Amino acid sequence: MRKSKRTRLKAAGWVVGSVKEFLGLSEADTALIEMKLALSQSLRDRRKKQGLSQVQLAERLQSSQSRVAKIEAGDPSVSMDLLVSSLLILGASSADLAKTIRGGEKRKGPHAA
Amino acid sequence: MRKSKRTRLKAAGWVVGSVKEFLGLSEADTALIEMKLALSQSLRDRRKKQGLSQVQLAERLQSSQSRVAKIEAGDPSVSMDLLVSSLLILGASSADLAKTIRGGEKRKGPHAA
DNA sequence: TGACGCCATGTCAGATATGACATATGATCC
DNA sequence: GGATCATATGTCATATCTGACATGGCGTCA
Repeated sequence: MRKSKRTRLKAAGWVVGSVKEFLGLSEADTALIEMKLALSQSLRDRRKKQGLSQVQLAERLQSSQSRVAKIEAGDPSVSMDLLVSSLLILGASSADLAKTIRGGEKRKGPHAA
Repeated sequence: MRKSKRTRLKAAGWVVGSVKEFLGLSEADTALIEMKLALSQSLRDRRKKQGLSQVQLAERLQSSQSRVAKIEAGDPSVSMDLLVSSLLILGASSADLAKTIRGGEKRKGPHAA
C-alpha cells in the first residue's frame, strides 16, 4: 500500500467496509485491511477468553496498555507483524492464524478463532 | 518480538531452523519467522509462475528490484505487511495466504512432509 | 572480449511503527 | 462524592521499515 493512501486512511480512521471506493482503495488494500481487522478481533477475543486485562496483556507483550488498545481497535498505526506476534504470544497456532486470515470468505466449520 | 532479538537476528541473517535456541528465540519468534519465510517463498513462486522478473514485479508493487530481492530472500528488514500486500497484488487470495501461513504444520489432506 | 539481463547485497534519507506517557471516559464499589 | 479498575485517545522520541541508488556476481549471446 502506498503512503498517500495510508495517510488518507489514517485520516479517515479506516472504516473499511463502508468507504471502499470513496478512498479509492484497491482490492489488495481492502483485503489487507480486512485481514488486519480480523486479526485484531481475534486478539481481543483471545485476551478476553484468557481473562486478561489490556494491562496484563501489555506486560506479556512487553508493550503498553495504550498500544494494546490500538491493536484491538485496528488502529492503522499497528503493523501486521505486531498483530501476528501478539497473537502467537497469546498462544495462537499458525492454523489459528490461517483460519482468521482466511476471513469471512468461504470458511468451513463453525466460526473461527 | 523485541528489538534486541531482531538485532541479533539481523546480524545472524536469521537462519531459523538451525539457530533456534542459539539465539534464544521464543516459540512465537520462530513461528513468526517461519511464516514470513513461507510467505516470501510463496511470493517468489507466484512471480515466476507469472513469468515476471524482479524488476517487473517491482514496477507493479511500485517498489524497487532490490526490495523485491530482499522480500524473496526473507530479509529481516521486510515486514509482514509488505509481504502480504505484495502477495495480494500478485493476485493471491485470503485463502491462498491462509494456506501458506498454515505452513507445513498439520495440513489436512494427504500427509505433508 | 563486451554488452545485456537477472538477481543479490550494502547504504541511506525519509517515512512509518513502537513503547511510553499523559489524560479522559465509563463502570463498579464503598 | 471519591476511589479504583479497564479501556480509549493523543502525543512524542526513538526504533524500524521502505524505496531508491550503487555495485557486484553470474549466465548468455554475439
